[in-house]
Amino acid sequence: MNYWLMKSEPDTYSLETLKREPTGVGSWDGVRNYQARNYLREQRVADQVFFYHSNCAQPGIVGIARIAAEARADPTQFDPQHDQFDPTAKPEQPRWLLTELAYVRDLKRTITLEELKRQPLLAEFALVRKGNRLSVLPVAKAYWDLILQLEA
DNA sequence: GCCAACGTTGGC
DNA sequence: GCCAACGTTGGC
Repeated sequence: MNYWLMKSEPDTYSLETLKREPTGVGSWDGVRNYQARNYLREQRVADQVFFYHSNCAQPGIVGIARIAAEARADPTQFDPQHDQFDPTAKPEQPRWLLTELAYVRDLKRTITLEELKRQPLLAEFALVRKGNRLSVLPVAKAYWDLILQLEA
């Protein structure tokens, strides 16, 4: 079992959106960064995910999801109408992937980025390192447990 | 809206 | 292969 943190702008796709998906799962599409894509490729069904809201009034971890389906081609790369259309991607050799997420639960409260930055034990966690921009990143089990302890 | 940090592109 | 220019992310 592996642990991840995935960022989304709540105006675009929030935890609430995932919670309300009629199918019970949401496609994590639109990733157009190679390192983030490579992490998607490593995700396995039942892996746990911190759902992080970015680019909003209170950036932070708002809930937990789990991986419901492993990586497959992201269809938005082939759709000229889509913002994330990639004219260089070929259906016979897809460049971009998506995974499916299932809602697990809301945290009792948002664990803000500001709070995470204040934790000395999280100083090496990629999320709080300067200049981190990855939208999908692995979370060491020790960090996962520590962050969950902040919730109570 | 600003801008630092970082990734990508493309000329050479 | 270098690196300047440009685009994007995302906190503030």
